[in-house]
Amino acid sequence: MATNHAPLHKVFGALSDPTRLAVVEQLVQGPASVSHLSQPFGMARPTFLKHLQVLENAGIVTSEKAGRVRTVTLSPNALDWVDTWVRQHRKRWERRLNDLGTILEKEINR
Amino acid sequence: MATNHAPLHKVFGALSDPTRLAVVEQLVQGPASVSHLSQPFGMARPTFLKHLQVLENAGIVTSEKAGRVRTVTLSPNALDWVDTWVRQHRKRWERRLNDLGTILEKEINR
DNA sequence: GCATTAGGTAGTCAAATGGCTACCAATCAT
DNA sequence: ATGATTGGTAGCCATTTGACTACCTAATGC
Repeated sequence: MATNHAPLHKVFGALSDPTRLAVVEQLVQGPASVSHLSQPFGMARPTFLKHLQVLENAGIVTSEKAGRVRTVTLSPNALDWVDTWVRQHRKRWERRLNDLGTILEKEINR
Repeated sequence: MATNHAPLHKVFGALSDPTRLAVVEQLVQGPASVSHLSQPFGMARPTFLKHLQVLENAGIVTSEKAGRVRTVTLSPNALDWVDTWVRQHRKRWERRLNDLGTILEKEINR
């Protein structure tokens, strides 16, 4: 664990584009070649390649080339970070809301 | 539940900037005025306001103005979406990795 | 009632983003 | 050996983004 993370905002940035989000969707079903991944998007290769670079750059994806085929894989702990952050903040915020609720109740029943 | 969500990529987009991320960090500790929020960032007002708009636009934050003060609040279920998405994908991917692991073991012990 | 404070508009600008075409390079199949 | 396939570069372009200054408006405090 504790792999070198891209800063969180960069990870979010990588996920902030529909194409890239869809690529991740696809990749949870297993690794795939660049051309296979790019198929569903009617998009010039270079454009698609840039999207992949963004994902890789954010640590969400890794890739390896064998022969002329590059295979792209979801990084094992790619989403852990995001998960951790989100859950922490959700939790803190919900707790706060609860506390407020309690306070209000007391106030009302006073 | 099932509030009108901004599309997920938009939510991610809103979280893809350090300033905005920091604002969310701050807001889990409770609602705050615009000026109070903006304090830590040495940033012109209009710039900061735009960041807030992005957050609001993505449904992460709401705000109300009373008198001359606008109070910004984290939306109750702001992060639920993100959480759901992330966990789902993490889970699917991890399961897949496990399955692969099992397959490899079998292969090795064959 | 006048100055201060909190928020907000309008308009400008540089850099980043997301897209394209044109072309190149390596590998695989025949 | 050569043609098709896969990936990749270089360079261009429009739009969006994140920042700024200058200015305006409406509440508040005294």
